Amino acid sequence: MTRQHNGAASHISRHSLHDAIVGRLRDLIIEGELAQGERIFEAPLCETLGVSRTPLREALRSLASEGLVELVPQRGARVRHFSVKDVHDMLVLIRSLEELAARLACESAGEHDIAEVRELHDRMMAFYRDGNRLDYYKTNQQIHTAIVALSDNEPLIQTHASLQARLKRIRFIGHDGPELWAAAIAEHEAMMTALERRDAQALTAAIGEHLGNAWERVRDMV
Amino acid sequence: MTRQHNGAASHISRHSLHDAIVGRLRDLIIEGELAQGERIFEAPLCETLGVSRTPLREALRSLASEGLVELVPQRGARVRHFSVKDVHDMLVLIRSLEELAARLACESAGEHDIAEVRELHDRMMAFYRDGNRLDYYKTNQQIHTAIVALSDNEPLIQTHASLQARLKRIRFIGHDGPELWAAAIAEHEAMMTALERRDAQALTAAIGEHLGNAWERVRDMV
DNA sequence: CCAACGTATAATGTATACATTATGCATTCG
DNA sequence: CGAATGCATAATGTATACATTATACGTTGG
Repeated sequence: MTRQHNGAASHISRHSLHDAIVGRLRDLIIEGELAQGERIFEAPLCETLGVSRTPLREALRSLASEGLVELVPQRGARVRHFSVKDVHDMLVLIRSLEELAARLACESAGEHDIAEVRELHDRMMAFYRDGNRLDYYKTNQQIHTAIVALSDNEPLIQTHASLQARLKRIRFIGHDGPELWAAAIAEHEAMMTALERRDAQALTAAIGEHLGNAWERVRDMV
Repeated sequence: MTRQHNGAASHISRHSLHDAIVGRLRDLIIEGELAQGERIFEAPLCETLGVSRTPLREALRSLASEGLVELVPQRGARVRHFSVKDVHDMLVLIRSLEELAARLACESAGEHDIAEVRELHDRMMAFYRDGNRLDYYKTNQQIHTAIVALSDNEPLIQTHASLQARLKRIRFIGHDGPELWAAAIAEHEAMMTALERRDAQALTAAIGEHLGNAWERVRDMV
């Protein structure tokens, strides 16, 4: 008989246990179930996740490289604690990365790709009008990721994603007041029109301002 | 009374086997002993390094997160292969990172720190005059790392280090002709004077040009 | 002769057992 | 009574054994 997975891509993800654990732990950290600075004991977590220590430890190594976990030799793992300065520095870096991505995107992005970002933007606006905070937030993140993806620069995309992941937890907590929320919407509008005109100068400025303000939005939550 | 590990750093590195393996493998890859795209079999490597599979596998996870190793589920590890585009994209990103670092460094770096970079620069010049290629190259790298360190932005420093590590192998192969070598020296001179004048504009421009040219220097070696 | 299947082998993935190191508590000495 | 020390406990680090999956090769049927 033919193998279970034939030509048509049925299920690509031959669910790797490693990735599953990494994903699960990442969620636990982002949702705050594992608090900042909290010690991570292997044995109880193994019990909870139903896996043995070996794959769990490998997952912790991965998360440590991602910067979400701190691994001290002979002293185990901790959920990494981010200081106010850490968050600020990450935002400064992300801003620079997205500005670079903006320049590259205006050069290399195809019409179709830009249209997809527009679609995300419109969807986000709909969530905004409906007052759907969670989906608004998620789509917002997706837009930033999508613009970076337009740069067609894999190392840049990876680096950005890693930093974005570290900040997710902070942003998850941050419940911006409605006034800041509205400002962010306006900034996104500016980004969108600049992108569609492929105006690198304007797009870079818009993203720069947007992420500069992002610091104001989250600085009090850290 | 006073803790055993007081201000003076006695012996920080309680030599972690993990870090030792990671370092060793990194060297093997950089020096080309493990070729690009080459399959990494765990068992023989364990024999060679004299360790068991467990810590070796954890080390491979770390290197995978660093981007030096490619890990495919159920199909093992490979030394990651970098295409011409990959190298180009990494240089574009590194350039942007160092430009950012340059701006931050001009704001926050102390006189003493800048003096240390000057010292590195002078030492590099000495190696250049002596025709000591290897130490010249190493010191060159150290200068770039040192300037980024002046930014006082930990995420930036980490990101830069990771990318720098991935490129080390390429640069290790690249034996620039003397004419390009001389040009690099001149560019470094410009960087140094700009840094000492804390002229962010000039430093950014110098670094940008330097890394733009870096692409020309390595593009044929990939 | 070619193609497809099945089996043997070897590699990776996971679990468990063992070794080493850190940590907390009780005890004892100053 | 306080501080230091030693032991018990528990955690991490490492090795090994077992399970699963991929791969290569020989075989067989068309």
